[in-house]
Amino acid sequence: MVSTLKPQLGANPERARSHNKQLVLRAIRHVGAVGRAEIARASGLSTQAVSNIISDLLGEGLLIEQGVRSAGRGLPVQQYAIKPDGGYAFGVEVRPTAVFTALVDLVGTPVLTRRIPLHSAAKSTILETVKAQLHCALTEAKISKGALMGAGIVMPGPFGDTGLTGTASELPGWNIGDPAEIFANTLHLPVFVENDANAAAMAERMNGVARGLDDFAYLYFGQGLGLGLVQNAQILQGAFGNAGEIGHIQVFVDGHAVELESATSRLSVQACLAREGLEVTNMEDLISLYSSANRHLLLWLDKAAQALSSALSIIENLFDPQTVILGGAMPDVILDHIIARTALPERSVSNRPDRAHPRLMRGTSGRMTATLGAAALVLHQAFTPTIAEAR
Amino acid sequence: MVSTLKPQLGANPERARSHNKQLVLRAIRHVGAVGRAEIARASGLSTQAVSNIISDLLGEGLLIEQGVRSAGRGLPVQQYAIKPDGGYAFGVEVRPTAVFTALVDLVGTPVLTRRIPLHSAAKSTILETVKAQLHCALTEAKISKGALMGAGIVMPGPFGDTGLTGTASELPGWNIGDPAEIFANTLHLPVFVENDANAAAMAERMNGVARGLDDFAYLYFGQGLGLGLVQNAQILQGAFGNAGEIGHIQVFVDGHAVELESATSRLSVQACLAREGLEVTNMEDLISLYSSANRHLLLWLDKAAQALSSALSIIENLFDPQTVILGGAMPDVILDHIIARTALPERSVSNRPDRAHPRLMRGTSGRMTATLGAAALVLHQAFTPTIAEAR
DNA sequence: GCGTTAACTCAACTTTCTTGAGTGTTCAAG
DNA sequence: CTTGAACACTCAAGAAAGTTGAGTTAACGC
Repeated sequence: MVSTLKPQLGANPERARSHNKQLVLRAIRHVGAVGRAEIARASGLSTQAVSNIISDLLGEGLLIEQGVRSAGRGLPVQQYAIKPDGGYAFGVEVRPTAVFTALVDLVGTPVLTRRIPLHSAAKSTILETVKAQLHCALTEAKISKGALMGAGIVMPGPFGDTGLTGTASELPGWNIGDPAEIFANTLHLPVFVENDANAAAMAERMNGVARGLDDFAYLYFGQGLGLGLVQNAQILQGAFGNAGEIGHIQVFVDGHAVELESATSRLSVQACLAREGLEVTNMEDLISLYSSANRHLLLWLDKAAQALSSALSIIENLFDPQTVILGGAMPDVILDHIIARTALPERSVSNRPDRAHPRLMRGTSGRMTATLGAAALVLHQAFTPTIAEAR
Repeated sequence: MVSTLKPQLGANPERARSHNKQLVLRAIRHVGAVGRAEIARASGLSTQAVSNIISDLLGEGLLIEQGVRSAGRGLPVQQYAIKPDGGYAFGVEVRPTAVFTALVDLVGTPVLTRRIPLHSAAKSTILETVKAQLHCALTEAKISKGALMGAGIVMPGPFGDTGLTGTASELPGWNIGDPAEIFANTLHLPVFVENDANAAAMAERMNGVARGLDDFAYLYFGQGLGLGLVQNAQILQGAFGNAGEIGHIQVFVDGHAVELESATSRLSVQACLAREGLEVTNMEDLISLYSSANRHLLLWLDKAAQALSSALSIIENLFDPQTVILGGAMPDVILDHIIARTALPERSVSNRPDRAHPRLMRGTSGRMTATLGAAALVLHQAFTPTIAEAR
């Protein structure tokens, strides 16, 4: 029996150190400013070990001293915080008609964002554009390539040849080869590839309403509707990287079964309004229709909320998340309206009296959500201990 | 801001060793018999380190030498394998009317199984019964308590106070306090608590059709219908331990929306046949009805397959598993029939041409599946590297 | 036969963590 | 106001575990 062993990392002093460094960074990021003793208690390491690690991190420019706090008796705590310019992450969102890029610093603050129209969706064009934009961004922000920790790429899923291939949002030519590897070879950087929903979820976890949450679901309004799943502080990818393809499951609207995406997505609202002779091309159009209480839009919103209620029941019962977040390329007012109208299923494991978070929340909205999420993938990696990471 | 830091383990030499030991055990279990060099390559450790660890494990009685294999040139490999009597795991399944127990060895072979009727479903009765049965099993199998690695407990979910509370299968009195802690204090052993579906999934992974799979879903026919989810070699538990409550989601049968569990479960088939005046109390009744091609049973099977097809679409698109396994307390013939009749959704990320496993497979069936799964929880723990385990 | 290949061992070395003693600061009780 | 307990942190010695590189043994193939 020649069964291949899945490579998994054993622990040696070097990797242990790297693991502990990320653990310390993560702890500091989590609370903003902490002392060494507290980190030691939380990590199960000795204060001495934490002290040594912090002195390392200070040397690497990833931390700054953040004043002393006198907490009751004893010597006041020397606190530390993440140094914002200690590192940068590049985020890229690839769409058929344009490439969006963002450069964010170590705490997740965007330094620069760009939208570059594509004259062709060819693979080579995309690779060249991304590469050019990366150098452009570094030059403009006066950041050395050494300070760049990696690039996150958002691409429309599903990846590989599946039963959903043929969907509108797809890019040609990416079915063969591993996109992460292709980008890594082009950019000479660590690269992380995810779909828009997963990336948006990470963005929300880094600097949004999901901050500090380790188990949540994120419904992302893009072209269609995607589901980003964070379980145990990690993105749930599935065996082939296509988990969260929620758009094509059947839900109920007015007693009929429809594909979720056909009731709840940007394409859906555009199509619905187009049938009424209303052309909607951007978010502003939607906002103005909404503020004028357009009947057709309100009708669509009701159906979307119904569909969402079905989806919510499925998500809650299958994942038992801390909360479900709604976000993406839709105006705030629209998302808020949908959330207010979505019936929270009673027969759900999430219908518990001792909840700490609402069952449905609005996340960051707007066109850049996924792009910032792409950058967040890199930051997440930097703050996640690596030993025993199976992939 | 007083934000509590989530305890997560830092790496020190001791924990690193324990991590590496489990890594080595896992590798050996995975392929059955391996040499040191191969493990070293797979784990990223030096052969020397692996050698030292193996000599430790031999001393602890967890491994045995397993002959030499000459693999081409070079010195023949000294192979090692898990020593079956190197340790034991106790599995318990608690139901309202009876407690099932199993004692399995380190490779998962059952040494002894029992069914103990309960005269009361009171918490104290259950605890006492389990404790007595544990000692009973150890005595009978002539195994010292020191060789016992832990106990796995299967209890009907959902845990805690949820919107599904009030379901038939529940046990009274367990909503307060952590069941795992309660059992651990009673049995003085490491304890792992899961629902039936998750446990059954682990059983299948240890010694069944899911052997070697790291991402799969397991649909478990119990009283109702449960979903066990294994993602990245770990059970997906959800934020509150209630992930996989698939029984209450809405699916389509003959164009109508019904709760999945009402179309596909033991209670469902019993109720359906009872309406026709047929009383079914055990699996043998079902088998004989099936072999006589009972019209009502066949009708029910068709509806069950329809419902399952909807569920399959949801599971595949949300989790993107390697395969979906059907198993539990139903006869093989029934499961096989359902599998044969279940339409595999076309619009699914799992509908890919390059599949290595069927989309729907039959797992171990029979009443003991979940009980053996309970024991498998302990074994899984023993073979899973621990550093950075977040829970 | 003899050189090549490969698994494994031995002994010295390196990294990292831990331990325990010691220092400095703050608060509270006498 | 003094004294002692509490607490964060540092220093130096020691321990645990992995790595490295040289050496040994055995099988294969020309």
